[in-house]
Amino acid sequence: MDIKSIEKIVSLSKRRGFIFQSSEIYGGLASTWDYGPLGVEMKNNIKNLWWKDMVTSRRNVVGMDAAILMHPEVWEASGHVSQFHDLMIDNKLTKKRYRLDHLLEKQPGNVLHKIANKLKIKFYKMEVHYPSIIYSKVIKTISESHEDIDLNGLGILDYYNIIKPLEGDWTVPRQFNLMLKTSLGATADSDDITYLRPETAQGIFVNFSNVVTTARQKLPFGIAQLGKAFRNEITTGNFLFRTREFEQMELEFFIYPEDAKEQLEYWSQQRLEWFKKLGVRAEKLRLRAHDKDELAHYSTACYDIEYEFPFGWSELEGIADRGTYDLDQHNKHAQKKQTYFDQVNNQHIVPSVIEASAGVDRAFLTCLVDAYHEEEVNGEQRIVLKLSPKVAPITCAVFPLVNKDGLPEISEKIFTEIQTEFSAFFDQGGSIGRRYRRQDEAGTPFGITIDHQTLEDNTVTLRDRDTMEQVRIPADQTLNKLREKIQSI
RNA sequence: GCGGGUGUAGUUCAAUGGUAGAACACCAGCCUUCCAAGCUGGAUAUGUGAGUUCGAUCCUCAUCACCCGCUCCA
Repeated sequence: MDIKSIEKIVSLSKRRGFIFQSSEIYGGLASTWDYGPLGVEMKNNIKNLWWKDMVTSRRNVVGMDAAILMHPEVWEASGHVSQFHDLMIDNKLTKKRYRLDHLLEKQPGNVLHKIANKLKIKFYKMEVHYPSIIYSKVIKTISESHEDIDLNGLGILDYYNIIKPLEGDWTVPRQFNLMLKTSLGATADSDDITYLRPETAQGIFVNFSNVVTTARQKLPFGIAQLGKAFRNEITTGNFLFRTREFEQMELEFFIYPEDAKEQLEYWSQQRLEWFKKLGVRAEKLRLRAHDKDELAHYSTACYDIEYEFPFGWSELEGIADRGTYDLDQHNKHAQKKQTYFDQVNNQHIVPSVIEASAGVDRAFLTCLVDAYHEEEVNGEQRIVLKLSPKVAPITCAVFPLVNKDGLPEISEKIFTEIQTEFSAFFDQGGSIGRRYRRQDEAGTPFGITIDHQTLEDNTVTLRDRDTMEQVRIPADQTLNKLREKIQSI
């Protein structure tokens, strides 16, 4: 795939009705996209496949669907209110942007000393970790006093890709709150501030006890949820890849803490396999363990499932060992016990959690990118989405070869029958080749064509999208054949 | 947010300081042929807002959006 391929995907998405830009007639809204008629079918297919694989087919996982709006204290407890404030600082000379905490980690002692002096941090405890103390102080100053802090002239070095570190011309550190605020109630008082959830996970954690007492599950067991989440990403982009509103598929799997390592491995493999089951090419997928310094504040170990997009290897899903962090936090903040009674050892414990958190929109984009092919057929270019029949928005298209001799009537009948079970599309317009091509672009794996031979022996042709080969089958067997084909995948 | 690029029809492109043209796609009709290629007709565009100008799609500014990079994450 060449460098322009994302643009080709965007163009195809619009042309065929997968994805439209949000509020397009008003000039669009940054990084928000709407799913069109084909897009919503495919997205639903992906979500259903996840739900089936993670919930319905497992006896130790249950589902739930929490509200997007939650009590603001949920986010105090989860750490999102304080921790989601990453400070950014730009080097105007090299045009590079850094997270301030990452940059501070790389500074030599004498520079840290100068910064500490400037911020009036005392240097008396030798064992403390100065970068984090400095970082906290900067956050405190900015958020409480709303003062800008000028870090120029202290010799802070720019380390990005530079062998000999340079001093920078730095912007003031800026704060980004990644949660979207909203206000509840018709009169917008400041007391009514709440947040659109930045992850679905907390909806699961705050319901942990409810589920334990109602679902009759024993450790280890999981709670899964699918839903929208919102983040004020600093930089959005790459089409659907990073958006402010997105949809998550999350599993929180509660375990005995000592099983964490084993369970993390298990779920990482399970989730990798799931993406393969979507039809994504295995060689474009990989499982990557996080380095220590990549880990989120709640996590002690983490794997990413990554896909090789035209813009590079990027994360589709994170499988993380969150330990007991979340339940501990809610224990503390809500002052309500978030524990599990372990009958084997006759004691209350706080279970550890393995989280598998995937982005629906990213899975969708992966399917689209992975399926996109340009081929040459008889000297003409063919664009075809080689989507798995399980995710393709239209499973089967039905065509009367010509628009007379009763062929449309027979076709309609077959179409109606297929429609009872599969997503189908009826097309009687234009040459048959043109109609096949249209469906190729939509990723429709099968096509049924009713021709003159149908009138003689009641057979129709079944066309395969990828090979373009056709076989004749009895007209009354179309539904069975489709079932067979799909089940064999 | 910073730097670079881009914005004309559904898509891909063209053109011009004097109000826009093509290809493909789309719609209707004709034709009836198994892989986008026939015939006739049709609808559709200068992202938005200011400024300069007699006149702006073109020049200037702002803004919005998209793409690439920094950064972040599902």
